Amino acid sequence: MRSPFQDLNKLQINKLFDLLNVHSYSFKKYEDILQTIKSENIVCIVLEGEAQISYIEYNGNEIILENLTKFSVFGTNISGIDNDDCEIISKTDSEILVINYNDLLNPKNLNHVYFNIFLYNLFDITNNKFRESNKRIRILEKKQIRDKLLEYFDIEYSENPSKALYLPFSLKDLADYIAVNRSAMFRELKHLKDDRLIEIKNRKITLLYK
Amino acid sequence: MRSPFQDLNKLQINKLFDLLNVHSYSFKKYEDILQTIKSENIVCIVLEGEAQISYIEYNGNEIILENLTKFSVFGTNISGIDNDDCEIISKTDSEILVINYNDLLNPKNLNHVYFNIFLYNLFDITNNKFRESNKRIRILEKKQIRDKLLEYFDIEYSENPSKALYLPFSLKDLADYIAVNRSAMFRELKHLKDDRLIEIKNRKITLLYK
DNA sequence: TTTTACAAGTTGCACTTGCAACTTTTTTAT
DNA sequence: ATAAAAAAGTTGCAAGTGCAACTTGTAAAA
Repeated sequence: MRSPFQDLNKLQINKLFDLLNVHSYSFKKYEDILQTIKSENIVCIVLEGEAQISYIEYNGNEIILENLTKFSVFGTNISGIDNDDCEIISKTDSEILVINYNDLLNPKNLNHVYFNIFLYNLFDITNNKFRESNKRIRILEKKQIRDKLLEYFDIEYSENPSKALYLPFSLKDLADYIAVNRSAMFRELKHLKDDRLIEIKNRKITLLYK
Repeated sequence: MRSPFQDLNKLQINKLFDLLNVHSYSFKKYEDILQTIKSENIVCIVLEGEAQISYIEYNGNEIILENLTKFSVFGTNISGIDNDDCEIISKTDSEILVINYNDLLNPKNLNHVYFNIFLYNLFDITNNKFRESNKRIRILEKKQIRDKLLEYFDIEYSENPSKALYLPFSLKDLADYIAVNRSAMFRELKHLKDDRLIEIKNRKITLLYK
């Protein structure tokens, strides 16, 4: 993933911050970021440290929406923090930059090279995030766990055409990603195994039908 | 939704087309657009006419992904046409502009005002589309139809806080949007009605619990 | 090493959902 | 105005899924 400041030098970055009337906030480990920065329509960038966007379902379940690291971009338009009951917790000491979306979309900015470079970086970043969203929707649209799994495998395969698929996360997290119950998913993985469509060993899934 | 050409005059638009090495294609009613324009990584704009992005599930179900009208923006990064089995059908005679994404992300473009304005428009358009995607994900993540419906109502309510909610589409389309079986959804709407949480009359849903 | 925590694997059961096959109502086209 | 098509409304049933409550395995902390 591109950095929002790619191809910008320190001087340009400072000019950019002036132009966009940005605010920077410091947070301690475990501090709630959103509480401080919450505002109508914002774009944020992690300048230092790490954080996590999550929310608590009415039943007490915690859903992790996104892990943020240095130069991660998030915000009301750019990620799922339009949800009222979501929170952003600083995982380490951190520094977060906040830009007002309407300040960003001020036509006067276009007179400045450094702004145009910045916008261009943001454009690529959001496009990539958007593509990830659409990928997930294609999975979530499927009505049955089996179809969700097969769709997930297909998408991974189309990005890396190998029979061997290494999960980038735990099975528990896969269940969250495809939004189904963990044991129900596991049962379905077993059925796929029984039908000789896949083999599964730790985080390596072999697609026998490819 | 913003037009990708907002704040650009005809001369600037022509210069932009030269700069980005765009190609424009004409289609007759019912013609398959994707077949012609398909390429690795593209951004497309409807210049004239209407079209529809859809795909056929393995079971024969047709899923409509998006309806395109004049100045709609779509593409591999910008919408769900990374799916191999999807098709784009021209609903009227139409004209489609195709831009190579890598041509778009050529740093040399940044020297031209008209390009920067264009990028700025695209940025806003994709952000809005991205936000819509995330909205839908929040619904699809819910495991039960009842919860999906309540999430849908909540989101609509947060955008327009009125007890009266007017569906922008048919119940059938709502079922597709929240990705559940139509009759099962209807059954659940009836349960919500029985529980006196909602009233429903044609496309008007009254949220009694708000 | 031992303890503790968390992920993986397993199962029964109740409930939810998808699906097929209808009827009825509404909308669109001739 | 009539016919045709599409959407809305209804129901029974089989299959799928969520959930709770476990056991087993594995990795991290004391």
